[in-house]
Order: sequence, then structure tokens, then C-alpha cells
Amino acid sequence: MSLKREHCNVEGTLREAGLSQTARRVAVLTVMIQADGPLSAGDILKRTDPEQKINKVTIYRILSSFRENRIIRELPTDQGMNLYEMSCRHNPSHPHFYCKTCRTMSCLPPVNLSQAQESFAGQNVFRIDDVHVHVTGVCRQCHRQDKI
Amino acid sequence: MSLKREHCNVEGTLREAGLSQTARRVAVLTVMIQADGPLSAGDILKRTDPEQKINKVTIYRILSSFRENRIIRELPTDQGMNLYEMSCRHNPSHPHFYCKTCRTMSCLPPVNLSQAQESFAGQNVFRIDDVHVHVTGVCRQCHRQDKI
DNA sequence: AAATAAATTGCAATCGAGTTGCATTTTATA
DNA sequence: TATAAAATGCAACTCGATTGCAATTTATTT
Repeated sequence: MSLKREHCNVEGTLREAGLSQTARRVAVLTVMIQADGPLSAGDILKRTDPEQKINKVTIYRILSSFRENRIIRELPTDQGMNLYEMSCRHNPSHPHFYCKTCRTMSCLPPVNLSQAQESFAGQNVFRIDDVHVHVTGVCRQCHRQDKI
Repeated sequence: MSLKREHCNVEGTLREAGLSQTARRVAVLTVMIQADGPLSAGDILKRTDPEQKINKVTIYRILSSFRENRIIRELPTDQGMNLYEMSCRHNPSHPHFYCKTCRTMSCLPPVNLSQAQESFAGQNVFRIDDVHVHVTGVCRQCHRQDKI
């Protein structure tokens, strides 16, 4: 599920999202496009040019703007932190495998949930402890109350 | 997906898990069994008898021991905190719906992922923004390296 | 029932991911 | 080039969760 570098043009992606082309945003988006798996805010900070000395607050704010514009997806982990991955047409939504031991999240091919256990056996998966489907959106109640 | 109170005997559950029967554990497990949806550590604290004055650290340690013994499941949220629900035979693993507006997590009936969008339409779901499948376990690499 | 070791709990301090306020800098537009 | 709006850095802070250690409670034996 790794991204090809010729995919997801940096400048075009920012322009389409209506985000101005700042050196910071270009740096973060370049890291995201070149990543071969979900990254944490700290991972992203480490992978940007040290010369730029990007502040962690800036990383979080850029990630928020990317998430709001659907450029990236946010993946909460069992360890209380978020990982991020590209959300372009070359990287559609898919299951993830989180290893509790090495605390690494890797991508899995999309399959039917009922077939998950067998299907994932061919991946870098030794043992499956839990398959969790998490749906996010807005409930009817909130919609009725015009909270959105 | 709410639990019947006659299900999941408190004393038996603790005994089978090899956990000693302390007043704190009984209180927390009783709250979990009677809950009609996932609860946060704070929720659980609020629902225990104020007379007991349980420390929040104790709540977290009890939740950890319950999780390790598969008595409960831990559900990470988009807001960086965890929710908990019973993980007994009366409450098998199932999808959850998290409303970004009211920040409430509710349970959904188990279905095939490919049918999720249509199936969830009948629930208390106005709009689905994301369906995330999260698989947890141990990867082959960690197993080979005898980290577990 | 009393004694004992092991397990549990409370308290204070701490951790760490993520956020906020505000001053400064950079970008986009005129 | 000037200007307003947006983005960034810095410091302080929030809050869920964790750690160390002393005090208490539990389970077990005498």
C-alpha cells in the first residue's frame, strides 16, 4: 500500500485544497507522500529537513489542516496517539494492522470483515487479537439539533 | 447491544480471571456490566459509589487488569482517550459509531464491511465520514524475534 | 482469631501527545 | 512596494494516563 512518488503532486494537492504554498506545508506533504506507512507527528518532524527547524505546533496545525481538507487520514492507536497517512485516490481507505509488540502500524488490503481473519493470515500478521471497525460521522440526534 | 444485568456474574468473572475480589474491582466491574454503552475512565469513576472515593489511578489499574484478562475491550477514540466495554460472550466484538459532534460512542450490529454504509443507515447515523477497520495483534517479525 | 506475605490502593509527582494565546514572520493580493 | 490576511514560533498549558513509593487490604497459614 506504499505510494509511488509520481503520485499526489504536492503543489496541485495544496492548490486544490485551497491551502497556501508555504515551505512548511510543502515539507510535511512531501514526507507524507513519500512515506511507506502511517506516520506519527514525531515521525514527520524527524523526516523533515533539520535545517527548517519546524516547530511541533506547526506540524500539528498543518496535520489538522490536511485532515480537514481530506488530504490525509488520522488513525488513532491503542497507545493514545495518532498516526497519519495520505488520503488520495491512490491510497483508498483500508484496514490497518497494529503490532502491540513493536508498536508499528502497517497497511492491509481491503477485504470483507467476515473474511478478515483468514485473509490477513497471508500478511505480516502472526496473531490477531482484535478486529475493530470504527465508524465516524454525525449521529441523527446531532443533526436534528442543528449542531452541524 | 446493551447488556442484561443477569449476564456476566461479577464474582465468577473475577474468579475465572484469577483476580482477587476487592471492593474496588467489584465496583468497577458492576458499573461495566450495567453500562449500556462504552464508558471512559472518568465515566466509570462517576458511576461508582462516591462513598468509596476510588482514586483515578486505581480505576486505570483495574481497567488494565480487566483488559489484560479479556474481561473488557479498550476502544481508542479520535479524541485521544479510551472507552471501555464488556468483552464477554454476551457482548461479542462489533463496530462502533463515534459521533464527532456530541463525542458519544454507540454500538452497531456486526455486518460485512462492504455492506457497512447501507446497513448503518438504519441506525442512529446521519452521516458517515469514515469507516476504519483496526486490527490488533502481533506481527510475524516480532514473533520471530521472540519478543513475545 | 492472629500473624504473615503478597497483592492492592492512595497520593503526589510526572509523562507525553496535543492545544492555546500571543507576538512575529511570511504569504497572497492589490 | 505596501498592505491585510494567513502562517509560524515560542512558552505555557491541558488532560488522559502512568510511575514510585508508602500505606492499606486481601488471601493464606498457623
